[in-house]
Amino acid sequence: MKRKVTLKQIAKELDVSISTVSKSLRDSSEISEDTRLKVQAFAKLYNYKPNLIALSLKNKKTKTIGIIIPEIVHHFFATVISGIEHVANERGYNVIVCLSDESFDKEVINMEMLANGSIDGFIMSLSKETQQRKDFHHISEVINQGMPVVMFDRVTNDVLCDKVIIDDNLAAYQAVESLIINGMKKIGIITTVDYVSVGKLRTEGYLKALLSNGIPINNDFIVKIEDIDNCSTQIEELLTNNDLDSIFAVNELFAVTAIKTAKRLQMNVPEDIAIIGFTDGIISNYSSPSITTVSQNGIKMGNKAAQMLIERLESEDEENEQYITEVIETHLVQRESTPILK
Amino acid sequence: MKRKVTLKQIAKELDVSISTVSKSLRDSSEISEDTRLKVQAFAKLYNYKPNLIALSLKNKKTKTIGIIIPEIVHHFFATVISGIEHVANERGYNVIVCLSDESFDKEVINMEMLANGSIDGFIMSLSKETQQRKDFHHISEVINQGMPVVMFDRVTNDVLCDKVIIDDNLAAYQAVESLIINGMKKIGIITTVDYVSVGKLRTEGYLKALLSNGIPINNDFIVKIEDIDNCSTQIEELLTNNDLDSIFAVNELFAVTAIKTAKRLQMNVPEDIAIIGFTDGIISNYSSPSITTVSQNGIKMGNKAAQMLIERLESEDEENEQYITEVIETHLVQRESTPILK
DNA sequence: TTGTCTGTCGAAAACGTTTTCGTGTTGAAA
DNA sequence: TTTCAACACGAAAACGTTTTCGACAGACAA
Repeated sequence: MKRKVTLKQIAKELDVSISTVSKSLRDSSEISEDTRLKVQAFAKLYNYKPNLIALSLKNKKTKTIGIIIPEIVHHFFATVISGIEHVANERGYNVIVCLSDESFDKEVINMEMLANGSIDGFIMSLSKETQQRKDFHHISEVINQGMPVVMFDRVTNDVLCDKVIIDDNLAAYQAVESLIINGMKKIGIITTVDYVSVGKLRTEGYLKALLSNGIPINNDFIVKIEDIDNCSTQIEELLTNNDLDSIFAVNELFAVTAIKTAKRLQMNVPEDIAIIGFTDGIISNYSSPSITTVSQNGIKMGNKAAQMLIERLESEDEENEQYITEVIETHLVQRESTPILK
Repeated sequence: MKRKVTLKQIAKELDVSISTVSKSLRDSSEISEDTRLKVQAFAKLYNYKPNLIALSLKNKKTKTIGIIIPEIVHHFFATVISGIEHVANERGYNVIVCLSDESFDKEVINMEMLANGSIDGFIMSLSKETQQRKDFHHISEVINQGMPVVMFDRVTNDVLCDKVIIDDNLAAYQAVESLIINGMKKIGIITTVDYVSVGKLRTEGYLKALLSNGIPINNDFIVKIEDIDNCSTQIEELLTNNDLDSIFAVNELFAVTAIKTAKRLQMNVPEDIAIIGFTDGIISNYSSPSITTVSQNGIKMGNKAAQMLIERLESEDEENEQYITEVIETHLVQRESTPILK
C-alpha cells in the first residue's frame, strides 16, 4: 500500500526545504531550473497531488457547493442536481448533497453541519415543513455569516437572497387559459394545501385565468390534497359529481392519478375529460395517454442556480446586496391527455 | 455580518490560552469548573461550532463519503443515493456526489479529485465506457492508497473490493422461467450490448432458463440495443417477424418501448404478447398497462453499501483483505403487462 | 526546610499547504 | 578590494483544531 505523498516527504527525500518543493511545483521563478526539474520529476514519479483539505483550510475556500433538497427520488429535483453538478464541475467545484426529507429539523441540522467550513455556499429548496412553519432563522443565520445562498423552486420572500424560480402563477394561468380558449368551461383543479408555495401560486393562476375570462369560480371544482397516498376518494368525487370537461393538476402525480381514476370511471381521456399536468417528468411522458403538461426545465434551473452562486462566490465586492430573482421560462408540452390545443 | 468565531478569538476575549478553551469545551477535567463554565457560556453566546475542515485535517478523517454514478436523472440511481444518504446521515457522514455521465474520463477525473483528501471512501457504479474499456487503474490506485471502495450494481471482477449487487443472472432466469411455466414458448429478449455487465448477465439468465427447460434458442428472438434513442425499428422487427408470445426486457425503457410498439402494431398486451421488464421504477408503475417487472431494491442496495463502507472505515484492523460481495434479493412484481403468473 | 503531590493552565507540535521575508552566496561593477 | 545586485533557497507564520507535556503554585507530609 502506497500512502499519499506530501510536500514534507518529498522535501526530506530530496534534502531541500518544504518551501522549495512547493515553489518548484508551482513553477516559481525563485527556484533554479535544476532543482525545479528535479523536484517536478520526483513529484510526478510519486504521483504527488496536493491535499485539498489542507488547501481549503489555508484558502478558506473549499470549492464545494452544498445542496439541500427535500428528496432525491423525484425527477424534477434530480434534474436540478444534474444541472447544478455540470456547471459546478466545469468551474472546478464539487457538490455535496443533503436531503431534508421534507423535515424542518433535518434541514436545520444539515445546514448547520455544512455551514461549519465544509462548503462555500448553498443551493436549496425548502422542505414542506419549513414552508409550513415559516421559520427561516437557519437560513438567515448562514447568510448573515457571509455564506451565499441561492434558493430555487420552493422559495420564500422572507429571506433575502438570490433565487431561481419559474413563474408558477403565470404558467398555471396560461395552461388554464389554453383550456378555456379551446372551449372548456367546467375546469377543475387538483392542487396541494396552501402552505406549499408553488401549489398556492399555481392555484392562484388557475383562479386568475377563470376570472379574467369571465368564468365563475366553483369551489366544488377545487380539491386540495394533503396526503398523496389517500387522495383517490377526493379525486373520484371531483370527477363524478361535477360533470367537468377538463382538469388542471398541479403536478404529475395528481395528473396521472386523475387519468387512472377517469379510466376507472369509464371516462375517456381526452374525449370526455381533458387533463393538463405540471412538470414534464417520466410519468407525463410514459403514461397512457401521455400527459399534456407545463414543462419546467430543471436542468436550466440547476445551471442558473450554480452560475449565480459561483459568480457571487468569485465576485470581488463581497458585500453586493443586489439580490437577483431569475425566472426560468416554461412552456406547454402538447401530448395526448388533451385535444390539440390552439 | 457576524463571521464565525474561532477558539483563538474566544481565548483572546477571555484572556486564556487556546488550549484552555478547547479543553473547556470538551469538558476536560484538567480545567477548573470556574473557567470551564465561563468558557462554555461564552462559546454558547457566540454560537461557536468547531471548523470541520480543520478537524478533517487534524484527524485525517473527513466524515464524508464520495459517490460516483453514471447519471442521477435515473430512478434506480436516485434511490441508491437516497439509501446511502440515510445510513450515512445516521452515522454522522455527509455525501458528496459526482456524475461520470457514462464517460471514462469524467469518472477518472472525479475520482482523482475526491481522492485527494476530500473523502474517506467511495461508493460507485461503473460508467458504460469504463466497462467497455475494462480499464480500472484509477480504482485500483485509490484502493492501493488505503481508501476503501464499495461498488454496486455495475461492478467488475477485475477489482478486489466490497460489492453490492443483485443476482442479475438468477433474477433473469426466474423471470423467464415464470413465463415458461405459464405456457410461453416463443420468448424474445430485448437487451443491451454485451459490455454492459448487468445486461450481459441478464441475457445469460434468459439463455439458461430456455436451455434448462428444453426450449431451443433462436437468435432472431434476441435483439441487442446499442443506442436507446434509435431502437424502435429493431424492436418493431422483433415484434412483427417472429410471432412471439412474450418478451423479457432487461430494463424499464426497453419494456415500455416494447409495449408502445406492440400497441402501435395493434397487438394487445398482455393478451397477444406478455412483457416482463427489469427495475421497478416510475415507468413500470405508471405506464398503461403497468409493467410486470423484476424489482431491485435501490434503497436497500444503498443502505447496504453505506453500511459496508462505514464499517470498513471504522473497523480497527485496517488491513482486512476479506472482501464481501453482498447480494440483495429481487422479486417479481406482478402487474398488468403479463397474465397473472403462477 | 525539603520534597512530593495535586490542581490549573499554557506552550508547542501536528495535520499539509502557500507565501512572505530574510539570508547567504556569487558575480560583476566601481 | 569593496559594494551591491541578483540568485537560490530556507525559516516561519498562517489557516483552526486537539493533545501531549511541561510549568507553576499551593497544600501537605516528612
